Amino acid sequence: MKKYVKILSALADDTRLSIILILASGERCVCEIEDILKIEQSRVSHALTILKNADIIDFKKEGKWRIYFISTSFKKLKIFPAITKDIQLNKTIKKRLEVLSKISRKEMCK
Amino acid sequence: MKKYVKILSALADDTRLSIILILASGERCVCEIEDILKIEQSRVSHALTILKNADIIDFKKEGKWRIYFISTSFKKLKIFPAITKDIQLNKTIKKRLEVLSKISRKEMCK
DNA sequence: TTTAAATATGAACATATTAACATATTTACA
DNA sequence: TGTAAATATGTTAATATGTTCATATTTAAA
Repeated sequence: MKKYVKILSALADDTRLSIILILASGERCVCEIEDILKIEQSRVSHALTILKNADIIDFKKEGKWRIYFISTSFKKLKIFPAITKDIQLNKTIKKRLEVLSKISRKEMCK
Repeated sequence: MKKYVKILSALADDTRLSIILILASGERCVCEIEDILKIEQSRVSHALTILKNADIIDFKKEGKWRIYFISTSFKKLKIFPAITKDIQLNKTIKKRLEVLSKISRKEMCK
């Protein structure tokens, strides 16, 4: 229960909820999220830390990048698919996500 | 999206999440919730106001009681059944809820 | 038509959260 | 080995939130 409240608190924010929807479509490094949401780096980073502390996301290191993804524990919760069905990213962000999906990370983040 | 963040914020609290789980098992008046959670009246009332403002719950008047229940709009969201599957009320509260279910409101609230 | 029960509301306080900025850390590569 | 890119962290100020207490409102019933 306490843990679940922490999860809900972490989700209860525009930026963080958008990040979850982005990661639901596939793993991303920080600068990709930055580019999709068009918000400053430290804000993305802080948002990721909060989501990580709530065990909603996790990351792996790959070269100079940190690749974030939805954690296995969060994937097990019913709330994860529920959220992705209940809401959608706004159109502008969705479009940027689609464009970005066609570019390799190496090209993108430089 | 903005609306959904409001819903998540409303849910992201121990008291309010407990109330949702209680109401998921059936409608309740304020004093019943008070008795189940063993917290003071104004706190229950404030919690209900926040849930109501997020359109998660609604109420009807019945004599001197206000009977609160899960709103039809919230029932339509996938997050509602998801939450009830992901978490459970703590045992003490659950027990009180069961006991209370056998008493009529008229007897209970006096 | 007053009283008591059920409930809501408002103010005050302590605490938590957020955004923005500056700075630190880590890693690849010239 | 020094530099730039990617990312994290710390700090501060503004704002929001949760709890408690006191008070107000509504309704039923005596």
